[in-house]
Amino acid sequence: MEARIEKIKQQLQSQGYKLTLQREATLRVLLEHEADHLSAEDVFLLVKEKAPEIGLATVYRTLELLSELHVVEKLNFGDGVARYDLRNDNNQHHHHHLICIKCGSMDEVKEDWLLPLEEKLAVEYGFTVIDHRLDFQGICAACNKLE
Amino acid sequence: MEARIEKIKQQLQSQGYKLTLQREATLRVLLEHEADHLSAEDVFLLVKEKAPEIGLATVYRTLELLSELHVVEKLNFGDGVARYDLRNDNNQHHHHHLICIKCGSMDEVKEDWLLPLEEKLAVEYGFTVIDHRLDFQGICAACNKLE
DNA sequence: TTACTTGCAAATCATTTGCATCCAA
DNA sequence: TTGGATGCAAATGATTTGCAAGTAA
Repeated sequence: MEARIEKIKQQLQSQGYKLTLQREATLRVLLEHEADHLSAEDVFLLVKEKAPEIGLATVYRTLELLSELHVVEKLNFGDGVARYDLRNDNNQHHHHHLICIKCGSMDEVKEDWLLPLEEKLAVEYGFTVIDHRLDFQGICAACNKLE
Repeated sequence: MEARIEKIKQQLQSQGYKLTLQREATLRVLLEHEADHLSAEDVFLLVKEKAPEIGLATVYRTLELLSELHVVEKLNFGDGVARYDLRNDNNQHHHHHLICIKCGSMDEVKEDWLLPLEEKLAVEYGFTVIDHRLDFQGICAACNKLE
């Protein structure tokens, strides 16, 4: 945890940004909730527990900044709020989402199944893939059992 | 065109909805711009040319309704506006998006590359896929040439 | 006739911004 | 010391909603 924060601190400083108390508190919340897909509001409420003075605007600004630095990934599941996922150490994101339309649960496939497709795009379409996003909507294993 | 409208009319009526002038004008705009990814505002302006009395709220309500009926697909490319795509006749959508981060163009791959993955999900995860979404961000062929 | 629809304006809700003040490096 | 950062409140922009009046079936 400390190592990851240190690393991000250096990433910030190399671009002329500062690691403020608020930014560090926000990062810690993100690290502690790595499995979730928190909205800015969610992050705000959690950070408030440690740093009550923080403002919502700061959280938005921090998340936007971390997003530009590819520390977090900004996601949109179509429910009207942006959600933020911490990326792994390489700042890569190679997982896909399984969104259950019955219970609303969201699971992840932590593998990258798209490399062959990205290859195909390069060859057949001349398109260089930098990032991708793959979500599946359907019925999760638990809900399937309930039927 | 008429046939598709007739079909959608029946789909509406079978659920107790009416095909009003406004809804028909909206459908015609969507049909005429099938290749685009129009926002509600875009649709509103285009419909206004044929039916000047229409209100923006009606366009939103119509698009929402058509989305529930799976006539259109509501998309979100992360630019703060929802966009709407007409689905094909089976109400299936089997295409993927190529979004260029240089020029902002959006291309489509009109094939479904995910069937093998959906099979894998069913077997390995017990997850029944109903719908999916796949977008690639990267550099398009045209921008690649300019380099 | 009678639900379902509409247009309008007002309301919501997420996100952004201006600005005076603050603080990490 | 000083340019980037913050908190607050106000502004913005997309989308939704209440309501009286309109209309397709």
